[in-house]
Amino acid sequence: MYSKELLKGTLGVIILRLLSENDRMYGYEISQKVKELTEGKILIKDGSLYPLLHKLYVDGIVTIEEVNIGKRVRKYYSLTKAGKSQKEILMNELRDFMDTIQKVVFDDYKSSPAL
Amino acid sequence: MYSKELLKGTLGVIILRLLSENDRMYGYEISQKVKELTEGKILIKDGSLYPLLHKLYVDGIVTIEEVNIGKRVRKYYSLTKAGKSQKEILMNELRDFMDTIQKVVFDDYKSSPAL
DNA sequence: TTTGATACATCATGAATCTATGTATATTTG
DNA sequence: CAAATATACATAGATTCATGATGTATCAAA
Repeated sequence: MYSKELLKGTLGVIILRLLSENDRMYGYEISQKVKELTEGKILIKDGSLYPLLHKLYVDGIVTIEEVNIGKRVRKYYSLTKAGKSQKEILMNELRDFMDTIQKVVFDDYKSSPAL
Repeated sequence: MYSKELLKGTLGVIILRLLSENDRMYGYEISQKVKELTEGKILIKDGSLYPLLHKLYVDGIVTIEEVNIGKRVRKYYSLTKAGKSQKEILMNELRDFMDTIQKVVFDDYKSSPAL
């Protein structure tokens, strides 16, 4: 598990990305999928996930569909139109950010020619 | 300028990396260098930089060398031995983290074969 | 002489995540 | 069958890192 600070600002994009690939998922399913895709390196905590999903709903990024599974209620989340464009925006920002970090932390800037 | 949350956990690595390339730098110089290297995309604020540098000193990651420039005092920071290994650790963690984010946010995991 | 750059610093605030805790049902295992 | 584990949701308080606002002071340029 990574230093939790590295994760800040990325959980939202991760969730939006998963929802854009699956068109509907419930909370627990999302956390399991992230765990699986990252080989246990990113473990979303309940205390992070549910408040965030709720905020996404309030902000009009996702819709909620409640489904009864036996006696339990399961909440399925889907991206709204606004959610889909928000996903694009956040992915672009993250992409750009990672490119910048690559340059400033990993590239050998000393021997590179001026742009 | 990026959403400040994306930056969390990365400022330290950025500074350690710069110090490892330059063997001594002062605060203002660091912020200017980051601005230059990132084309203004990452602007370290005074309120982030100086407390962080001070913490690095307290933690034994850097040493401080005060130099008088005219009537002003300039504080040069250099990595200690502990600082150099800390830099390695943090860079490795960040590298691994970025690879993981790449997988979960950007890669086309649906059509990729099982590992 | 006044504006902007250089150079340091502190304190209160804010945003995102985590820990701890809670409630329930369902499934697997001993 | 009992107990442990997995499924599934949720909230409240604590933590942490970066920011905004503010402050001091010197120096160069317009």
